[in-house]
Amino acid sequence: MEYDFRKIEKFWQQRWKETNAYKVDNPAPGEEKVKPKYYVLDMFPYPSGAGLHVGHPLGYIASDIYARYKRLKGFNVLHPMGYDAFGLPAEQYAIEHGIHPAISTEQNINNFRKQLESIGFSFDWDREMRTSDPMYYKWTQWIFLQLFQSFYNRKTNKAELIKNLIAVFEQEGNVSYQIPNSQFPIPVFSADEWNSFDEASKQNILMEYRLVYCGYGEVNWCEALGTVLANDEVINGVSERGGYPVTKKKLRQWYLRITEYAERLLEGLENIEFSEAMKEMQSNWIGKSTGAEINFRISGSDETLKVYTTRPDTIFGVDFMVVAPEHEILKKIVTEKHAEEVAAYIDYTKTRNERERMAEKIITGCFTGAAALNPFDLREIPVWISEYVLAGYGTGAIMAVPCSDERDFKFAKHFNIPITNIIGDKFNGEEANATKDAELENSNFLTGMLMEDAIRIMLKEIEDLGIGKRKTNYKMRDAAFSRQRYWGEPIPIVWRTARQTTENKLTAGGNGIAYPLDENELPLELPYMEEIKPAINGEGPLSNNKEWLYSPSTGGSWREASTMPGYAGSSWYFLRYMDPHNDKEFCDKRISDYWNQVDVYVGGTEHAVGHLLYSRMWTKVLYDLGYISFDEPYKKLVNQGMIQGSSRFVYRLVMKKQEGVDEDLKERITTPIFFSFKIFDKFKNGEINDEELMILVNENSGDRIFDLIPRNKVFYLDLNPIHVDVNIVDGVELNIKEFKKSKSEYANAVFILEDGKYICGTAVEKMSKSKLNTVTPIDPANPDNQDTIVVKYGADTFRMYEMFLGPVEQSKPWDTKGIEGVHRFLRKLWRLFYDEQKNLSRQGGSKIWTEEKETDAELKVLHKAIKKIEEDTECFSFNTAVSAFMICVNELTELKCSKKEILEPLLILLSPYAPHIAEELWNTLGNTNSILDVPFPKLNETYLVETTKEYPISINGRLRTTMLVASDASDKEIKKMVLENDVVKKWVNDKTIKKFIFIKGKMINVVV
RNA sequence: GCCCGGAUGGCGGAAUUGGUAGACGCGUCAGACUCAAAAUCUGGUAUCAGCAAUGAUGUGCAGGUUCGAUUCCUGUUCCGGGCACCA
Repeated sequence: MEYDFRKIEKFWQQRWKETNAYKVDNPAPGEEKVKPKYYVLDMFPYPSGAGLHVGHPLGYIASDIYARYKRLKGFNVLHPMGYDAFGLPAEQYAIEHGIHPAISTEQNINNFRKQLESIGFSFDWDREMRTSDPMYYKWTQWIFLQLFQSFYNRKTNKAELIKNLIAVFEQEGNVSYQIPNSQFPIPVFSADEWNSFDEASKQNILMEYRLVYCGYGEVNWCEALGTVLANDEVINGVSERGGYPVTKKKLRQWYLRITEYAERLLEGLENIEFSEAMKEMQSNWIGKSTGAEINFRISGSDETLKVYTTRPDTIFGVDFMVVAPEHEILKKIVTEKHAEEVAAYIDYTKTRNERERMAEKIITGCFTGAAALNPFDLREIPVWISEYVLAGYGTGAIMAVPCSDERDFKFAKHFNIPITNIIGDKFNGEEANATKDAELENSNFLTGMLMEDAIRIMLKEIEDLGIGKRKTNYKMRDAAFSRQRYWGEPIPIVWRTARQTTENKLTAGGNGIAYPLDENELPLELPYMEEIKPAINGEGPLSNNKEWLYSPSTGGSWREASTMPGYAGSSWYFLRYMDPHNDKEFCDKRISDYWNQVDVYVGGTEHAVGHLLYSRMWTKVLYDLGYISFDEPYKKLVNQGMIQGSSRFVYRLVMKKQEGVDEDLKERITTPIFFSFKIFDKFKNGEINDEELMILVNENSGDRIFDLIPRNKVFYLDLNPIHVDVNIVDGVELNIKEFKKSKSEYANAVFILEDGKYICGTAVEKMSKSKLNTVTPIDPANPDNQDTIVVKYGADTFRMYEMFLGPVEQSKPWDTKGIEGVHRFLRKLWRLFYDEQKNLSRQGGSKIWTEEKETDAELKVLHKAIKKIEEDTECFSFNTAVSAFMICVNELTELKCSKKEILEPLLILLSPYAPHIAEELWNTLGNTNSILDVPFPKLNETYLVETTKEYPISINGRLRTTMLVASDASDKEIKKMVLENDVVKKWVNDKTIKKFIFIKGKMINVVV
């Protein structure tokens, strides 16, 4: 009987569904200790319209294998799947095509689900959830309220309820709980002051403490998308999604006060298993630096300029100061003489957006006329302005030490500011040297000291003299938490008009006070809107919906119209899977205590600084507030590599005109003409010219297409590479028939071949629809399409092939050329059970497996496989495990072993990788239970003991021969044997033996 | 510019703490079966020289440490990823 994978896979998928084979139960109260838990999680997908391509399942297959493996190992395994269903693309699609996001998202999810099911994943679909479901985002909003009603207590180092803070304010003001953002106009107040503040002022002050807060600040504004983006959503000055320009804009926005967690997010990295690369990306993003804030008095003024530096040891090398163009002090210190110039410079910097600054890297600046006094020797130091100093970092001002900082050096050179050298010959006058190892010169009382030591001494000195203090800074900023979009979670906030008071000018919202909705008003549902378009003033589409906006009309109140960002729902979803149907809480604490942290989290590196940081922070907040018992969500992270697309190109003949030519050249070449790759290559390298191209065309087409082309050098020929759908290319050979069908224009195209074939060019690129290089494992619209991999080879083959491709973490271009080998392996396995030639009934006489007693040789093959596959699966080395399966089946075939006692454990080993065939053959062997829940085979090392070993014998480290040695031979016997060996004798000749190296179990080396 | 990661046959990739480089698969060549094809099976396949035994070379490049280096050290080139005026 032959291996009919389609029938088998369909059958078992249906059976598993009927028997709820993948349903995972939460333990009943008191039963938590019965079975150990294991939580395997995939990063849930954004259900895009393009559906699943072969890159998506890579991580899902890896995690599925691991989950199934852990299940066999006796764990109660949670392995859920869901959808990150809110987001920009669905909304963009709605604007462009008029299809409501709820509808397109639903369709996309259905497609994803169908595709995922056909690959045979062990997801518990009862726990499926989507972030756009009101029953889910009810709790996202609920967590928002917790964040809103909490502050970070720097004394206890955790989040606490804001009402506790209010109680403190009423008793003692904020002397011991200072405002995190020092720019707030009322930095310190007493209890009496607090109690005398009006409601608006109180709320404004509290807003400065809340973990989500509304602020008025510079944000990344994307005009094309009509929304604000978080820092990590902006790549090189353009939006991550869509690549539109991003500018800085001052807007009212909600923020997540993640900066308060900077230190804990950094420390937490030490206790979780993330790759070093991933940890480093996170710690770079957090960007901790330690140093000091130092106050410089301004000469002839009461003002002081506070700077931040990590190198207080270089203070005698300060040649000038630089402040950011936005710095407040400028108003007070700029001299009359320079006022005009400074104003002009500030205006200039306002016209420059982020992108220009990044791209141009030109040195600009302006002298203020003011001078600061070095606090140690009272030397006068000129104060400059430059855009290279950022207002948002440190104090927005620096002390410039050109001999040890490259940017300061360039600035000094550009403006001819004299440079003081404090590091002697370590400074060559050509470039700055940021060393810490130099011995200080020209440095007053620090002269002769090592810089490294001077840093410590200066930190102490600065604090002792009261001219500054130690300071730790972080690059990370608070994350923008509102989006002016429709398709997201509504923010559960109502604004109420504030009485106009003196303090009210501090109001972030301009003319309102933000009040949270009551818990029992959740979910605040996203209203259905027929037309989705941005409102004026940068407000989101929801503010067009007046009915909704003013709906709980208690007079002068209106709803917050922006929605939450994409990362809101994904920040806590791993918790919801634990208790997905709970309508009383986001997750029962008893249940989250049981499932606890995600043991293995599988996903791509692209979320290194976004999603992973945010969800780590949310977890810490929920932990601080006592809702869960762990403060890191993911114990171990496995990053799957990206599967890149392998693009194919055809080269179309086009005519181009020389620059400056006005003549119209439309319709000169009406017939599409395509050249095979080799000809394109030669043409590109100048080995073939225009004329020869034309000859080729005329020879091949029969038509005289080129008669019309004037050869007056005004026009010239070129070959344009055009992406061609990889699915109609076999390797590199174009399927011309299919290609002609792909576009009506191509129906009568001419092809200039090489060796009778049309060969395409290739490139490895990101897999994307526009590059026509996406390959789907299964087409949801046409599930019987023979050209898709799952239909052609089966899900089991597909799963094993994706694993066989190489290490999971590694990125690699998609290529189907090896898939036959994996498929052959499964057939070969099948043939250990059935004679494929005899096509009898399923229970019939074609079966060849037996119940004979196994031999030692067979046991050795089996146990070798158990050892290798268990080890490899445990450490995610799935590619080598697949190869171990192949070796095992090859060896059993060679031994003609079809014995149940050997094959049965092998099937268990295989079931995580190829569950369908394993379950089928398990059933074939007469088992009535499912293979999903049987115990993993136990390794018995005694079968692996070798009585002899073939040792490599080297002379002077060069391999010359090998020798079979009994495992129990003594060193002396071995030496004798080796030296008597003919090959060894030949190489030793009459030389004396200097050394005899014998490493047991490894090798033998004779040194002469 | 800075910080990570990588480079192994025609291809994807294997190689415990330094110990037989190239497992496994693809491709390819030869053969068996077949009227033929498919499927399957057998054998070869790093490079060079040789009929062969065998020898030489070989893990990006140049050195070094070692009895022995894909593995460790120094320098260097190329590729991939991250960050990018963070004082």
